[in-house]
Amino acid sequence: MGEAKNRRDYENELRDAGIRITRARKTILKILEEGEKHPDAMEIFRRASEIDATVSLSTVYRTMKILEDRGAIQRHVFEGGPSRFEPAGGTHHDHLIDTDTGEVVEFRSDKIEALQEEIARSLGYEIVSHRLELYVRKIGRRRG
Amino acid sequence: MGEAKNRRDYENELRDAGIRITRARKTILKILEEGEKHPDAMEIFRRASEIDATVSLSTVYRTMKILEDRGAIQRHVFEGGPSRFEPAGGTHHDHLIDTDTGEVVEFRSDKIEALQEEIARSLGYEIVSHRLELYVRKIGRRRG
DNA sequence: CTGTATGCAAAATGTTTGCATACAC
DNA sequence: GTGTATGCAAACATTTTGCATACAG
Repeated sequence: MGEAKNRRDYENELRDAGIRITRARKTILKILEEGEKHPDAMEIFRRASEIDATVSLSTVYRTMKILEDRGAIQRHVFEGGPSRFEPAGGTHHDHLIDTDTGEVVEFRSDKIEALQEEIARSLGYEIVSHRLELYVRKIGRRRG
Repeated sequence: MGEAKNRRDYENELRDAGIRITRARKTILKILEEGEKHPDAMEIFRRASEIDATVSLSTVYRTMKILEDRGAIQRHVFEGGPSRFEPAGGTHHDHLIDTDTGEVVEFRSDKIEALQEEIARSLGYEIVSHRLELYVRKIGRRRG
């Protein structure tokens, strides 16, 4: 039916790594686990505040940094917007961003991946990372 | 031998559009016309300052905005860095960024372009714009 | 108890803007 | 002359950080 929910267990992941599970972190992690994918920091903060009004934006950022450093989430900076975070660990994919709604759709093309490798290699480079984003609008939608 | 220089004439382009050619603008435009491609605002500002110490960073940004609005340059925000500007108008291309040096190489792949179109269409979207960046390092270079 | 995590406020970054003055046309 | 462009400083949006306090383990 809908988009598959993110079914990670960040809490145990961090606990196992010896990182303290505080009330703020518990709240933030639950939001990441249960919410839609690709929220930005303010969105996470807003939702966290509803559950626990004492959570601060700093802590949201700090928690994102911990998760990012541990490779548990990825940070994306789409054009003209703040960083958005997504659970990492699945297969690599690229993004298609609906410019009208901000909605993000993930896609993957092995052909494109292969072509990228080929291009980099032919220029004497190896790829460290890459980013492919398609900014799109629904076919047939009226211009704003 | 080296990379082809940017041979535009921004000054006449703007004059023809009824935009005043001031001393600051003349300086900034010359830098864009003669300098390497893909400078950021501070780089342009630094070079402008050497020629005319009264030029301000605000004016650099404002001039970039004018050029961008007119489609004369394109703004790129590569990962972790400030906006970088490049002369527009050539054929579309993507970018390969050397993560060690910050150097930018342009490339183009009709195959990738076609695949992108195909992917977007198959998902019910039309592409408004896109961005493909390969972050790379020279093959064989030692890790820092 | 000890050291890590927190909230807050302030700093850092990159960019834009309000305003009074300067200058291109 | 007239209105656009400028420099400056302040505002801006996002993210990071210093510090004293709180709290997880």
